[in-house]
Amino acid sequence: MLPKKTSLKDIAAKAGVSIALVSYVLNNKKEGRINKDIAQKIKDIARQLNYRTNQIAKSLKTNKTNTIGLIVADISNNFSSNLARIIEDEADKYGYTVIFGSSDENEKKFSKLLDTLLNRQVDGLIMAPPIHSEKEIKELIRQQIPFVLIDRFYPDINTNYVALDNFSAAYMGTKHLIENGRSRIGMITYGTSLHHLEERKRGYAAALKDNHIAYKKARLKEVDIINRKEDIEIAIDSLLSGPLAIDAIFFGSNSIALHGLKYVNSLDIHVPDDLAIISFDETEALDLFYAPLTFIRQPLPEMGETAVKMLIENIERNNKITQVVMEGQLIVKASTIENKQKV
Amino acid sequence: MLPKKTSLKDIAAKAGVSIALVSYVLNNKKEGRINKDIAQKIKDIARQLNYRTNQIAKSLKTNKTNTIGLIVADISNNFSSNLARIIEDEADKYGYTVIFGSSDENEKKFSKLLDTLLNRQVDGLIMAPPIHSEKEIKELIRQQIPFVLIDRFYPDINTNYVALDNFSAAYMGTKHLIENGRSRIGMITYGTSLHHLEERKRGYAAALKDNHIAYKKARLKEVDIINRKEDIEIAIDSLLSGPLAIDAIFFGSNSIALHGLKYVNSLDIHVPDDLAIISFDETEALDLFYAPLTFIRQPLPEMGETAVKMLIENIERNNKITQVVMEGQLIVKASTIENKQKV
DNA sequence: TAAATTTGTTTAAACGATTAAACAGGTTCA
DNA sequence: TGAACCTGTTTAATCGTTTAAACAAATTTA
Repeated sequence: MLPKKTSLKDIAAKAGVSIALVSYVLNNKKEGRINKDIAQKIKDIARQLNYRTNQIAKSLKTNKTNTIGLIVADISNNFSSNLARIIEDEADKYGYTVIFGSSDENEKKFSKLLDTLLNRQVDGLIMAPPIHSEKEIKELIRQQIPFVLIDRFYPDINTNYVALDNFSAAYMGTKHLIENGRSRIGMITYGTSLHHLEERKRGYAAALKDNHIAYKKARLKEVDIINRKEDIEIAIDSLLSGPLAIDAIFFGSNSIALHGLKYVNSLDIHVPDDLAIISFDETEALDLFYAPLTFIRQPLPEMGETAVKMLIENIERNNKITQVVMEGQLIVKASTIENKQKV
Repeated sequence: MLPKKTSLKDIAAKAGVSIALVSYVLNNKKEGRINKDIAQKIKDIARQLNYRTNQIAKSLKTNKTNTIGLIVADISNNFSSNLARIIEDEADKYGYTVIFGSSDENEKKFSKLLDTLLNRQVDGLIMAPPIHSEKEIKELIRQQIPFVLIDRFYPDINTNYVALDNFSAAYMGTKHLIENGRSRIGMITYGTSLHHLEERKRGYAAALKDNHIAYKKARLKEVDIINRKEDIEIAIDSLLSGPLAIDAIFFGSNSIALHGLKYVNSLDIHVPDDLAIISFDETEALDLFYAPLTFIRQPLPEMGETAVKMLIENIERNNKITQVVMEGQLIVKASTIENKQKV
């Protein structure tokens, strides 16, 4: 059995004062009014007994847990864990702790996770929700639970969010390929109706159109997130074969880029001569590829910090809705520029 | 202002029964004894009012939060986030939620984090503690707070832990290099007295000795974790120059490998012909290097699962101390085998 | 038919904190 | 000198649960 933890009661008993007084002293309330000797005595005893605030009791009384719930797609993914780290640090600045969970892009898991976090009375949530979770989101709104969506959002629901301008980012990336002499451009992305991925497709298509390149459906490959490894390989094979064979490819996310590059590595293809490659999201490791990857950088630190600030503003002050769209940054490296030296 | 959440009291009032009865019904206690109609009515009302258990209140009463505190070095690091994901999933199986924090290998941060988690009354902890945290660990023991160290441990303190057999792993890696014709083998690791890293150095030195290769101090480079990028580059330059120039290198962790490889990439060196490379820890992305990396795989899933199981066993049943050391696995790829085809 | 048991429900204390309000004793003011 | 004010502290309610114990009414037992 665990030894009982010391409570205000124990300190009060030992000091011969009331519980209330102990609470006032340890919280520095009623500053001027408390007898200095007694205050010191209480503090000494608290230290001596190794007193530690019971946040659970405090939370129950104050109806505030100083906890933020974070739901990402998969904490082991580079994108999510980088974001988690930023959110952790920023939350800490305001005295909040983070509880997290991974949804695996699965609406059921997401819903269950949300339930757990709400039962734990988190003060608010930062989430990258999967598809088909509109109902849950609307329910949060109805219950006036503070939350901020990050990375993605539902265009039909009026919520807080911090997201990338995915249309522009994809447009910019595609344009970059075109400007560097590519015209047979393929794209591989996940086959989901997630709005932010739809936007990337839209940006890709728009850039082609604006540059008078016909959009060919066969060049836009959608892979299943579960079977991604195989699907990506099949997609690449298909894109590289036949009369419509591509000369450039746009990977729709860091995980797609990772599997895609591995496969390209195994083929007898040279990047960027035979094939230019550009990707979404930063992963330092993508620099290890012999032709370091050109990619669209998402401003993760700003996104994470903004999300936390917005959420805490909502929790502590008002419930104003804010929607922030940030611009991606095109980082040009060797994978899209012929003859460019390794960076 | 947030709308008040529904409590047992609200349900009781609406159903015209006592709070206790509502609690019994919703927790399926006193199964046989409760009037079925009333039970159904209570459940209906609970659903209708969107009732959700207040875990905070429950925890206060039961003195159990069903929460595990997780302290890693840096959640944004691949190693940590992979572990976090495994721990998350395993904990969930037992009905536990995870609160996490990153220590940045900093004892002060670690201590503060520990404080926060304990204030929140976590039922137990899984931690990869930084150096100089013996005092904190001993204090946890004194207070009989269940915890399991992971990845590292203090040889002088008798605690639960799950760790790699770092000596054997480093020995095995070094031996592999030697067996493949290398004799001038360098190592780059962090300059800390963390026991698990000491073990790696020891394994490296032992393998050299057992194979009659003189251990040269100049070939073991220790870099500062803060300045690692620059330090690693300097170390590599130094290892590759002069009469003692190496023909193989052992990177002591995934982050060192990442920076190291990037730098090697920028030099006019061919791997494995000019230099064989082996590393600790798996990162899928290390496969993107033109000579996919030979590495020591840590059995992360087993480590994470074991740690969770041990911890929960401690929390729910006894306080037996268990120490688990797992063997690493040598995964041979192209970076150490001359003429080996890309994998 | 009185005692014992069962059934279904309520009462009430407790978990560990916070905090408004009350209070006793001393000072100050007019 | 009595009202008003300070000072330092305590009282007591409350947050939302859980759960042992009490209880009233119905049923069974002997």
